[in-house]
Amino acid sequence: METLINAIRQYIPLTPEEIQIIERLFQSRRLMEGAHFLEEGKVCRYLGFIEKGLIRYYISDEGQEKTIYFNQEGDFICNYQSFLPQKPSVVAMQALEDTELQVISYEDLQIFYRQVSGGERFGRLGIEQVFLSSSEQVRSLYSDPPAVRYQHFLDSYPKLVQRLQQYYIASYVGIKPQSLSRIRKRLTP
Amino acid sequence: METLINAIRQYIPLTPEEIQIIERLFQSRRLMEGAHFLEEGKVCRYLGFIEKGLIRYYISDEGQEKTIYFNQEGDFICNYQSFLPQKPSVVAMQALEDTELQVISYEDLQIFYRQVSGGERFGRLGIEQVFLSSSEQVRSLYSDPPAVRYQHFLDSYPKLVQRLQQYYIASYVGIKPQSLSRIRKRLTP
DNA sequence: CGTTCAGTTGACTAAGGTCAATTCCCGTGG
DNA sequence: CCACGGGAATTGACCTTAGTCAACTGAACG
Repeated sequence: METLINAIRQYIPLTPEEIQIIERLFQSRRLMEGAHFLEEGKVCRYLGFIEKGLIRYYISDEGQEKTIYFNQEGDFICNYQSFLPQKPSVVAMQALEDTELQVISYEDLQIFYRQVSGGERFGRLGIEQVFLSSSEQVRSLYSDPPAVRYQHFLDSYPKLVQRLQQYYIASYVGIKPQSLSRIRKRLTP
Repeated sequence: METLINAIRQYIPLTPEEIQIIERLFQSRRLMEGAHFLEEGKVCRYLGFIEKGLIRYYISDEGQEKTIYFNQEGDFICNYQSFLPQKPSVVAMQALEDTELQVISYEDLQIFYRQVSGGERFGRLGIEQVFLSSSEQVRSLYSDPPAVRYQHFLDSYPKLVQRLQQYYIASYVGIKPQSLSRIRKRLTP
């Protein structure tokens, strides 16, 4: 809970009363490895904050799962495409490790926006950051060949790479595990 | 200017005084066909609203331009990756037709956020919409083969397609003009 | 040990890229 | 009104790269 408060304080100041409001609105949640934060076809009802653990976002495509994103400790997680309009999700979210979260429901988040003085501002600043990351992903998908995308991922998230199976990374890079394997061989002579 | 006010009113109510504030903060701007709203390497200093015309976003990649997005009448335009942190842009923005805009500087937007009562909320809701669109683009880049991406684009923006050269669309789809040409032949037997 | 699953490797296929020639379209000027 | 010029689009031949299918290796774990 304290890490959550600190994360919010990165964006806006909080009074002791507001901290109490936050403590009431958020609730703890735990996910076992393999459990889902959000299943395909369900509505994303919660915004989460990861205190510990690792979540992947994936889409199922003709039997194949494509992992499109990861979040870890200190990240807010949400499938906004389902959460914002409150409609069924095409993206699933699954814990790759035992994961501890603080979550807030869609309705309570609206209360947060109203009752915390910088609430709307926090919402704006937070989604701005998420959007920047998404924009970079789009740029890279257009510009960078798989080998470069893989190298970028290694460089950007060296710690995270240690915790991921290679086929998740292949999927994120946009290729099959076999292809990543061959690319890795080419990269290390 | 009225279309801008209406666009903002889609998100938040505005008092007459706030409308005056907005009229002071925004300024008209005109771009000839081919002119740039933002050049590569420059800092994006303005958020814009298109009253008339058409803008493409592109990145230059070893001499090749890759068009990654379009905006038209009624859209807000901005390269947030440059605008938010106020750092040099890798993405350029160019008018494909003579274009009329209302623009607001980064500094004046901060004033807008403070002086208009729903300002922060507008900022949040606006970027939420942009982010949804970006997320859908990511999903499609991972899941959909070029032919499907092309068909989706035709279905989603039939009017826009009329105004675009095919090689811009090819680029958006993520392939070369020659490949799009062959895909089109396959699609219409 | 044997089972299981991730990762690697090989042979082959599929699909987009490249290069180059040709056709189409459209506006301009004789 | 027609001919020409230039950029866009198409087409063909060939290349490059990832996908597919399948076999094999290797490490983890009971």
